[in-house]
Amino acid sequence: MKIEDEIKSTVKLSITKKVVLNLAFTKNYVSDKFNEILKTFDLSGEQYNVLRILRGQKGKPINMQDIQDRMITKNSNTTRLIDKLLLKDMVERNICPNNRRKIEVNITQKGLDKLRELDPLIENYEDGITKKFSKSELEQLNYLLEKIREN
Amino acid sequence: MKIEDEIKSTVKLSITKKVVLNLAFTKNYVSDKFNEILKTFDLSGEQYNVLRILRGQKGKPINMQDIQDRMITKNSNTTRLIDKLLLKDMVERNICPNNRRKIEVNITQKGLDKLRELDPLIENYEDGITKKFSKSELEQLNYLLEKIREN
DNA sequence: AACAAACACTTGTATATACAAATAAAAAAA
DNA sequence: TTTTTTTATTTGTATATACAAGTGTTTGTT
Repeated sequence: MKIEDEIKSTVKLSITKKVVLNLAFTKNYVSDKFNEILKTFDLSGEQYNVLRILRGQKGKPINMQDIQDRMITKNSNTTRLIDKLLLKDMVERNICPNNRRKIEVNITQKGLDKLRELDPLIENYEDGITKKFSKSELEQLNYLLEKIREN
Repeated sequence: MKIEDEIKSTVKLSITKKVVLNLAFTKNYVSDKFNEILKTFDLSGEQYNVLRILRGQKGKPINMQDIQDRMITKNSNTTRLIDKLLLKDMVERNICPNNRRKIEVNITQKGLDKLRELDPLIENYEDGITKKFSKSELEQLNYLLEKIREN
């Protein structure tokens, strides 16, 4: 559906405004569907993201700042996110022995198992989104999205 | 900057995953900049959006449900958003005389003035984002973003 | 008319986002 | 060594998002 119909705009929009609105609208569309899947696993989007970051560490612990830097939403509160994951026994949190200001976070086996269960569902959803595109369209979309962030 | 560098990914990502991440990342990038501008006017992004919807009504009142339907974020709480705008005297809220369940919302002159002040700043920012693209690239981006939402 | 169902909106609660301030440890400067 | 500055994280507060439950109004059914 065209963006002007989605928001039932009463005024004609410039292509620039349409792109900006479409970006937000499509992002919400995609993450709503994601959250639907994650909800059945009792995870929020950013919790899932943190778990994936931790898994990518392959056992090497990571501190709060480095998690923050890798997150999609730059202002989310890593402390409180990790708090939630701790309550679910999906991560471990220890004070770094070399630098007691730092915290070392690790994913637990339970966390890894949850991710492994989720992997095929996420993969399947992602493929569903993008299967309507050709490889070159995907490359083009990726290129254009990255280009927006250039300055 | 490439998405894999942005999130300092330790693993190679499929083009599908890159697109999905880039979508969220770029949307956040754009709305962060937007919020920066809006903040100096003491408005949140969705508050601004609601004001624009009301302006588009050209004096014709609109009820809560219809505002909700036009918003970018479908689950935001229109009641509380309008509450905030009421406190700032930027909207009026009245019970609909024909159907007392409904609420009629209107933008005030103060709200219109605020929008008029903001217009050039927003326009300028939006143009800054998209001036690096050709017209056909913008059309293509718009097309691809809309296509994601097809099913 | 009396009751149930549907509708429009509000309120409550949990989590997330945004950002400032506080705490505590380490490093640098005096 | 003491003080100051920087670094890493936590805590506090306001707003936003997500969603369920509640309130009052209107509509439909018996």
